[in-house]
Amino acid sequence: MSKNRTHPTLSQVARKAGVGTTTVSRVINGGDRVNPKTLAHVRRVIETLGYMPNQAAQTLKGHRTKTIGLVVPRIADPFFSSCAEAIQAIARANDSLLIVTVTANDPRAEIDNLKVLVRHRVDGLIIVPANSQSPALRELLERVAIPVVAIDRPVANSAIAAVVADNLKGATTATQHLIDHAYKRIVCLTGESTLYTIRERMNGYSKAIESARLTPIFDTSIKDYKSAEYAIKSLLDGQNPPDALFTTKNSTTIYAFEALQRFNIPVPQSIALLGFDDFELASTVRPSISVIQQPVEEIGRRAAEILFEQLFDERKTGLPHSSKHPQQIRLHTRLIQRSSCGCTPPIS
Amino acid sequence: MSKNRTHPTLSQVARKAGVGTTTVSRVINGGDRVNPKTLAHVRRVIETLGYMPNQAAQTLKGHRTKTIGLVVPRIADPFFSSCAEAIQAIARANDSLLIVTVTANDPRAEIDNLKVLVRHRVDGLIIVPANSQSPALRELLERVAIPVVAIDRPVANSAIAAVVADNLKGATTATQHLIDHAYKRIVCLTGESTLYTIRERMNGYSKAIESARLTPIFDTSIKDYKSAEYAIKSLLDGQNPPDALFTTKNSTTIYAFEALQRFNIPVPQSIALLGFDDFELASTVRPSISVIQQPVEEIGRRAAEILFEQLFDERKTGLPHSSKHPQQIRLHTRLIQRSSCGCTPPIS
DNA sequence: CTGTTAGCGCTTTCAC
DNA sequence: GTGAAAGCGCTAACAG
Repeated sequence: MSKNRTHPTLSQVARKAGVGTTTVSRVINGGDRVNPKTLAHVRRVIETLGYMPNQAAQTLKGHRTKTIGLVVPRIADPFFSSCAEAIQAIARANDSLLIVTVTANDPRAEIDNLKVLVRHRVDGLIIVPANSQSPALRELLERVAIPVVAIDRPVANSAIAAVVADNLKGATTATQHLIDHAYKRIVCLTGESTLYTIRERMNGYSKAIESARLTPIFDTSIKDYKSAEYAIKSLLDGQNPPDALFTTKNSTTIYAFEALQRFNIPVPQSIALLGFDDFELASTVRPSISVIQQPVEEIGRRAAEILFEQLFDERKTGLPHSSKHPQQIRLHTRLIQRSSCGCTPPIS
Repeated sequence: MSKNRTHPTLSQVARKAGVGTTTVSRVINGGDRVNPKTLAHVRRVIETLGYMPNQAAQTLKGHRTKTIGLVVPRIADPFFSSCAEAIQAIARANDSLLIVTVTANDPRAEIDNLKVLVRHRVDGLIIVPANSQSPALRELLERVAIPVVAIDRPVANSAIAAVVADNLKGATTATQHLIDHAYKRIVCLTGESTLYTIRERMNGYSKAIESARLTPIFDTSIKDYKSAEYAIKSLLDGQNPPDALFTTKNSTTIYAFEALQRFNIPVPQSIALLGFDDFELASTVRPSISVIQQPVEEIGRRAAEILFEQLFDERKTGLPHSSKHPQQIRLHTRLIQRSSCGCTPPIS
């Protein structure tokens, strides 16, 4: 069995190569100021020993772990996993590893995770705040000597950079689009109305509705298929049933679609549907579903880029980084016109 | 600005508390064998200083980083992100962090990532081998003193534990189900036929087809929607068009479904469809799509459990862990009968 | 119960 | 070009 119980160390390499530890250190750090012959020799020894520098030891001296932490509500959510993938790519390009932790939107879990990440001395943090308002979060983040950037939701009352989608404008566009289709009774369907993103989207809806002098109608009871079915049935059975639905998130859109399908309500003929956030089969179902698309990867990418910029500045100046970015970056959303809003005649 | 440039250290705590470093060390490690009064006092100092132990330093002594590495082809793939989430949960329960890296199925990237993870001295590794056969991978893994478990695909010719779905049996079940429906010309549609999982599924298909004395028909050209459309058109236009399609992976299933929909071919009346691997809207589209479902979370969970068991054994015995698990765990798949195979009369 | 001390594996002056 | 030696922040004997 060639499985060693312990990793070879730098000084073992030095001994076996018959050189000092300094030399080996130089070799593994690029090999400058080392005699080419020595260099080659040491490299050979490193190779045969299978030596790999211990990051912990390097960290203890150099003060960088080459890791960044990502704190998200869930990994198995297309939005966050896409962000994560984009972030991971930037991290690797910056010679760093990505540590992922999940909060399930629980502020306690969030604080816990952050503390662990701080103990690990991650160089930076990208976080989807479980609760944008939490003072505990803000406090911890500001106290700790680690650059942070928030994504999807900002951290209220803080100087923490944030990269988010322009939820308000996206929702306004969506609603306006429905209005342009001449729908008059447009209902906003949603759940989790305490989340920053959802609130923004609700505001965007209100804004468009009001400036068109229509009546805003909210149903914030959607938490699963059952509740969607119930809500839609109630709406439809009521007097003045809606002629269009604006759903503020992925799952709500899908539940609504399923309920409509279940009731055999022709979409968009009897009622139109437009959702916030795109999803994989939105164009495959019939009718295909019109949505507001967020630049998911870009959110992740931009956040990571900003983070590494901060890290870089800091390393250069030794100072906490003078923010040259606007504190909050709002990325544009896009209206994807498919059939459910009435744009394209439903196929098949 | 309360943002300190540097984290407080244990000895700073000791000094400020007027005690020795040992005492502080004991306090942060549970506080055994320390006077309750001292304990409380030190804790207070820790609190006011916002002290958090430096993991790197602890690692350098204790020899554990409390991190595990996950190496996957992609994060933004429902299968892997679900695995990742399950793994992350187990990791956190074991006081460990999850580092995620992605290979895009590129063996070079895989080796690179592994090397970085080894430098970081992750305690253990969970990996989806880019190439099950790669000797370089096997070598590196066996040489390094780190417990590993493979998921989704095994590492050929090695003692490395693997947790996979029973692809062969799943595909056999799927195909047999189609056969039971009395379909006679069942085509197996696929792409990436070099991947372990795909090959197994193809084998499972062959097995069922052959034992029913039917003719196996493969089309391994599916790489995107276009190729699926082309393949299906060719098949349909040929003499003896198929009456059922078995697709070996998610994306293929979807492409096939879309092509069929595009051509207005009634499913399952004209041709049945059964896919390997479930996906989010499989029950929402019309007809709903029958699939073989893999126990995704369980794959991740089991792998993580096995890994931590190994780690635990190792820590206790100091030995490389005597495998008490079968080298390869094949988890059962499940046939989900929906409409596309002909089981349920298509709704609406 | 508590402090002293010697490293863990590496980087980094500072001489040679 | 190269090496000796002093730590980085922490733990773990070993004394008291």
